[in-house]
Amino acid sequence: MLDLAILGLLKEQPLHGYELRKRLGEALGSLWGISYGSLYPALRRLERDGSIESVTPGATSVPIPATGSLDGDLAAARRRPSPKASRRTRKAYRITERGDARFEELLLADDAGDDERTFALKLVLCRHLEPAARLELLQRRRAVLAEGLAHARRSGTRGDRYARSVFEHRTQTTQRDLEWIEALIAAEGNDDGADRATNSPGKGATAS
Amino acid sequence: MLDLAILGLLKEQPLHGYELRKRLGEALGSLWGISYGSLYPALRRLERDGSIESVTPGATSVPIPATGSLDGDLAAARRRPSPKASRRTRKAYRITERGDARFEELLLADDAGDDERTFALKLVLCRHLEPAARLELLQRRRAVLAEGLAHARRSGTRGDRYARSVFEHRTQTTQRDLEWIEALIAAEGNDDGADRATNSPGKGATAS
DNA sequence: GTCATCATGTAAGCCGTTACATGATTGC
DNA sequence: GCAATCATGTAACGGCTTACATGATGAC
Repeated sequence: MLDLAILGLLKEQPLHGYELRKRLGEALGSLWGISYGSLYPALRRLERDGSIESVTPGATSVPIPATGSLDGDLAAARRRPSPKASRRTRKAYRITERGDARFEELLLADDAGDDERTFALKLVLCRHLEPAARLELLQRRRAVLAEGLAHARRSGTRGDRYARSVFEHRTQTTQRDLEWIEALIAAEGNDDGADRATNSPGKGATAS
Repeated sequence: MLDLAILGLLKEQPLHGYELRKRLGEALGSLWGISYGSLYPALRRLERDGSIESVTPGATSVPIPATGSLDGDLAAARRRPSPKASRRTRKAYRITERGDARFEELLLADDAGDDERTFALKLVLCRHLEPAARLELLQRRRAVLAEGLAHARRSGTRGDRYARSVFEHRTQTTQRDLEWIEALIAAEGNDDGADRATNSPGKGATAS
């Protein structure tokens, strides 16, 4: 999950650890707060296996944002007149081709084991996928949710008042998640899938 | 979290590990599947610190359910005419007074760090709390959700179509969670716990 | 006797955390 | 010079998982 998030952000532009963490926090909000203790080791691991490479400052054509977003849409106004670009010790990373492959692999792998957070992250990053792959991601999620809902309906509401309330609320939430995904799927099938004339996606719905 | 779940189940009746796991799976459904690899060490740890104690089979007044629920509501009909009660190697555990204290402590501790799963578990088990403590649990959860919602509204919807969709869906879900909690609080019998002397003509303050 | 199920456990590892240590840069 | 922030890292640990090892019991 960490790897996926890192690669996803680096797909847009090279960043160094500190900045990476800030963006992660912004992108995922309350859903996820990563800590340096896992971020930096993860970066070194990714570099070691060739998914990312460090770009040495000064040698880059693309400027690496120095503390705060380079666009300056709000950060610049908030803090300083000019960032003055140069901190000696920073180490920025750029994604490699191998990293691209790894990213896609992670994005499409084992949907069944995904919790809510992981799926949210995938969805945030799924713009990098081709339409067909994106559709598959959504459909597999739909299958998981539908199965969960079916299972919930199968097993009756046991327990006391509170247990039942939790159970019902969970069921309703899953129901809404499902509707949400289905709306996304519907929005997906406009004009650039492969064959959508009569619906029927080739694979996926309830295979397993 | 595991400790809390174990103690919560043992509060109802003594159980052995295998059975405990099954019930955990039933109670939390898709929300949580515990594995033996964490369950058994947890049991020994809890025994070591005196929160639970093992009851040797044959010496108990309360019968320990042997494979499947003793009530037999569905399990008995599903499998066998009579369970025949006795498996030599089973080790059942009973909660102690110290365990009761630990249970309550866990149930009321640090709400801020709670994820959805943890809170769901707490709510399922909160019938064991006194009304006042239960109310406090709910109110603290309400505060957490309200804060999350406020934070979400403060930060604008950034990102592409998918990121925005995730963000909006999250926000709506949080909103509904909040409404749910507020309904539960209302059902608890009073509204804020502070001053309600001026209204509420007919109903009693305590309703559990 | 052998198979499915019940039952208990251990070992290794994953994925993240907190707490700590270190140092550069900039504003005052 | 000094504090705040930026920036990178390490060490120890937490809580859970998977995979593996072991064995009892009852049905057939």
